[in-house]
Amino acid sequence: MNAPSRRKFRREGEERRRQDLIDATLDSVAEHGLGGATLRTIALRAGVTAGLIRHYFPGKEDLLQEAYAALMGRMTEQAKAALAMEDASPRQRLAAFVTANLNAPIIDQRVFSLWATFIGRAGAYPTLARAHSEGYLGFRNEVEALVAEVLAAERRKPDPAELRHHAIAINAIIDGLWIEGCLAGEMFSPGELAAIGVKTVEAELGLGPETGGNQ
Amino acid sequence: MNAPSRRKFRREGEERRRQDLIDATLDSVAEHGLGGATLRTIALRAGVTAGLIRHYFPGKEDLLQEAYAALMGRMTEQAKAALAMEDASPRQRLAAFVTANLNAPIIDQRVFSLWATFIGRAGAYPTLARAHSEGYLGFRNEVEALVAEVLAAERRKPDPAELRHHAIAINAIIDGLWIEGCLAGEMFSPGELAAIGVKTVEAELGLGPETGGNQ
DNA sequence: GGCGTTGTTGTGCAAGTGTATAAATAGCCC
DNA sequence: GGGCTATTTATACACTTGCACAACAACGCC
Repeated sequence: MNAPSRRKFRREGEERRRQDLIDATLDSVAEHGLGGATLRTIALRAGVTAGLIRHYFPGKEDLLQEAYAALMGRMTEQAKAALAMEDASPRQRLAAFVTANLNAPIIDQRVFSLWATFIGRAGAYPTLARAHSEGYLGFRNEVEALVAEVLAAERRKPDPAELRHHAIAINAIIDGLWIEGCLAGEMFSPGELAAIGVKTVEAELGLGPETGGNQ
Repeated sequence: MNAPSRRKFRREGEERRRQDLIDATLDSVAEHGLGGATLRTIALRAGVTAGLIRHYFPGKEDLLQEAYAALMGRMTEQAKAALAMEDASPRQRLAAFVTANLNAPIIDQRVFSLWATFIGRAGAYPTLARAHSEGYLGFRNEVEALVAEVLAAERRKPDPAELRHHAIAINAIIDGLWIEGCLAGEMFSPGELAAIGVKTVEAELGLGPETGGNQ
């Protein structure tokens, strides 16, 4: 008989399906690149058939767009989570922030691949460039605020330009070390990048070696 | 009549054709991404027909591989060219090196797009990851040598681990600022990134403000 | 000048692409 | 339990892709 049996399926909630499809998209892009992430590949990974995608997204372009937005959202969310620590000296919080950004899960080859793949198209898609700028500025402002606290605690009164330069530099230090950690993590011993990051950032701010402190 | 006239063509030297095809490939990748760079697009840009590519490269994969190698070659060549300055103090040479790496033509959106697009696939193609590591290490070794000279001139005797950390940090500073300059150059005033870079690098090395000097 | 070599063109093809749409069925309401 | 509806499958289609190959013509050699 071989009745042309159709595949069984379950109806999922809309939000759940969209998330699954976006996750499958990011997985596919990370694995096969932007060009290699086909609707069929994505659908397969999400456990549905390709046609379904059209039911949730007007076209492939839109799916990729939303996937990128989701990626950026998670990245900034994680980065900001590293700022949480409440009761600690500004200097300790800064060190903790740098350290968090230079260890798993932020140091992660898959996320880096995704970031590079998407940002590589920023030249052609101003949308991506703008998304980057916004994320970057958000991150930098957080850094700047933290730097202001640190310097205030040291009784120093930096002018705005100085503050801005510090934030730009610290951001660059974190970004540069992040890239190396993601691309060639095995080249560094565990914690080495974070240690270098903290030391470099403190040097940039002109903080002397940690005094036994104010406890 | 309309004789099915064939297109006129010229026979080019092998090396010339290969270079043209590689350049056309890089242009196509920069413009359309890895997936959008089709053999026909590349051939069009190179001023030949698609079939010819097969005469010079076994397959598309090989062409892309060679194009990436060419890109890396040019990047490291440019970066090292910034080290040329012969008669100058080590500290001045370091500053010149940093400055050169944070201005055109090294700060360039097209080159950045290419770099990001290719490196985004490093997770899947170990060849790319290895090429990056080699380029990175080469660059870092240059930095390390320069740092050694600078510190020697300051009569400081750093141990190897210290030297290594300085090189990693300085490399990260340059990379991080390079990315921002390429992605959002209009966010910074001309020369600002270079100025920040030099200042941050000198802080990292613990160099005091420039003394009137030894002249 | 003719001729052979081979760089170059043009066409063909199977596989895979995104999109459109019809058919089916899972799950909710009564 | 029996329909209703909208999620999901499945198929079709026009198009593009990388690659193969046969025909052609530019150029060096005699």
